[in-house]
Amino acid sequence: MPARAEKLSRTNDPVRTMAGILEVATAEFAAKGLSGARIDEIAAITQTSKRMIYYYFDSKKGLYVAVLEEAYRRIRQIEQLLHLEDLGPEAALRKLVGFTVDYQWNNPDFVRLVMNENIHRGEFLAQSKTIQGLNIPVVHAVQQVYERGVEQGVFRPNLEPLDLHMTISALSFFNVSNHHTFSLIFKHSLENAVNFQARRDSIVDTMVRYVKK
Amino acid sequence: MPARAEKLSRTNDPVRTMAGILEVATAEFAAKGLSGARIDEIAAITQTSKRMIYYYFDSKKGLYVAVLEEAYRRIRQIEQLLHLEDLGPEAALRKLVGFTVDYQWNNPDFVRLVMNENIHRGEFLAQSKTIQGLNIPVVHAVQQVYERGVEQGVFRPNLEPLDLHMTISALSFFNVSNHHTFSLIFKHSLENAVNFQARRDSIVDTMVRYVKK
DNA sequence: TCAAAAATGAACGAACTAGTACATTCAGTT
DNA sequence: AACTGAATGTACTAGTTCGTTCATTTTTGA
Repeated sequence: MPARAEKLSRTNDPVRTMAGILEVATAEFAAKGLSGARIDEIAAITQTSKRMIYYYFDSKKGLYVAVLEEAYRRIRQIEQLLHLEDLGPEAALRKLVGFTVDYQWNNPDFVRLVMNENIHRGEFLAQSKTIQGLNIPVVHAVQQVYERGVEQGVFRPNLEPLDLHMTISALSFFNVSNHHTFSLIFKHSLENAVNFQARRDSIVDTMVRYVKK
Repeated sequence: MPARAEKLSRTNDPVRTMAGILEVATAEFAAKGLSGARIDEIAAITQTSKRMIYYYFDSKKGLYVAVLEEAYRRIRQIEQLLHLEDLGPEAALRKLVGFTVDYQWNNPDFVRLVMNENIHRGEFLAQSKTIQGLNIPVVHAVQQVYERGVEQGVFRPNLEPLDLHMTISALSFFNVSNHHTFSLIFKHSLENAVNFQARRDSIVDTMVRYVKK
């Protein structure tokens, strides 16, 4: 079992190093929150050292903000993939809602980061100018679908797109955010595929029934 | 203004001491989470000392569990106040939902504790046998109202009470849990009374429209 | 009335943790 | 090939934080 002499050369690769740190840090902050996360632990899991974390991100909080920004960037980016224009209003709404439910369920790290940020009263999100611009598109998508539905006479008028978005978010978010307490108390877990599908259908129906005439 | 010699006698009052600790600890854990909270800080705010915290609650986690149990006990207790029997099904549902929205909004500490517990994957709630029994009544209330509505032909059949409860919880919870990030991103705060009322109405309508025939 | 049990106070210690000082190596330029 | 700034490794420090030790006071009950 010959030990390869791997340490002979160090290859500088800042981009990779930063990305690696961010990836590990995302998992750590999502798992334990800002105060629960340990810089030393992140450093240990990463290929690189604690020194590098401070070199690139200045402080624990700096790293946390970077993680938050990256997470928002990623989620908003993927939302672009939806093409709702070629569907009728109701079908588009169903697709939009279903997608949101699925997406949040499949990205618990993002949800957990947002939870954590709210525990900190949004003080770090407030620091990041970057994030705040990213979120208009989501409501825009809802608005497009809704207005089209109103024009075609299938949705009732005078609803607020932002209010619709809030309901969709709330229902999708809760599945993840309260998953543990809820399943413990009610012995009903969404990890069971049948339960998840039923819940998903219920959420979609809830939205459709709310906007339909 | 004569200073009363209050410290002459120390009056042992374990009940009061424990209650005082719990109250301060609740605020601290709700504000900063389990790992963010500081035992020394709690001790400083309390009339008593850190020694007492360990005397009565053994450990930081022990205190945290006690706080969690007390919070659940309190919230379930107050929910009993609702008398829905003397209302028609739709009115009863409206009252139930509206009450839940209001209650969670007015008890952000409870919501934040639950958030925190979910960040810890419910591991402490899992330890507490006490809490798990407390929560059946809530779903029961929903079930009563719903079944009455079905019998009277105003609600559609074949819905799951637990599913209804989940929707009500999700919509009420989100107002508090995501308040900070949401208001920052969308510049729309529920602390504005008009906005809150609109949101409340929207949630109530959402539920009613979902169950009505 | 007195001893045992319960409740309390002050100070300390051991482990942990964010952040730093300093030395070293790499990659590109001249 | 020498130089320079960017990138990285090692070892350390200053401060924090949970939990404990030991001594003291109050209450209770026989």
